[in-house]
Amino acid sequence: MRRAPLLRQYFETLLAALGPSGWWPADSPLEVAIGAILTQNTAWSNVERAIAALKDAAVLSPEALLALPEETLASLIRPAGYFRVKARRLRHFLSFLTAHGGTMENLRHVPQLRQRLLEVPGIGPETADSILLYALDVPRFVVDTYTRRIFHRHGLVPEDIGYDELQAFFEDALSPDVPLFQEFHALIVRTGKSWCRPTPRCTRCPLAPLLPPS
DNA sequence: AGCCAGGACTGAG
DNA sequence: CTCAGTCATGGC
Repeated sequence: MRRAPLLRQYFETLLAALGPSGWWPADSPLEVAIGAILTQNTAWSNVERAIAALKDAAVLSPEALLALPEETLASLIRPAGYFRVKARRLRHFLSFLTAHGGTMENLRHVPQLRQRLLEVPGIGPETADSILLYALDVPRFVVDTYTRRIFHRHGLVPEDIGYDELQAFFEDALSPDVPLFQEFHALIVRTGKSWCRPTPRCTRCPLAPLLPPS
């Protein structure tokens, strides 16, 4: 089954309906990585407050963040929720970053970077791929709850499909294309937020015309 | 008042 | 290995 044309139809439909997303919403690659950790199972509006607090405290650099006591860092990111675990996860990532040159740019030269990121405590597949795609322009397709929910409701994947399998569903069909991957995931999340909630309200979803007959 | 959010990890069986 | 429990704030 050739799913490339189908997936491109989903992409074009969403892009036409919603317009370009301009993702990831961040001012720097480091901010992308921080946001990727902070947004784990958390509304982005809460992440914005946390990042704003880091900016107000003028600690939005690897050195400054690592210099903070973990407890202080936790209090700064408090609005993002799970602030104690996330403070630890940020420190784990920042230690990793420091060990590999101290800048996001230097991460590009790390061999097997995805596997190395997955070894960092608190960085799972979605967080790793978000960093790769949006901070480092590596063409990995980011999948999340919305991706699974939307494409399951359209009958294209099983509800319990695993991360790697769902990612392969997209990467096997689409040739590696950073701008496409970036925009596609962004559109999926925006669609999920508005229409593909746990209790569906699909009437005005732009993807409704593509739904299979139920 | 609940339910939910752009996950990841842990312990139990 | 699967799976319920844990982490936590803020918006609706």
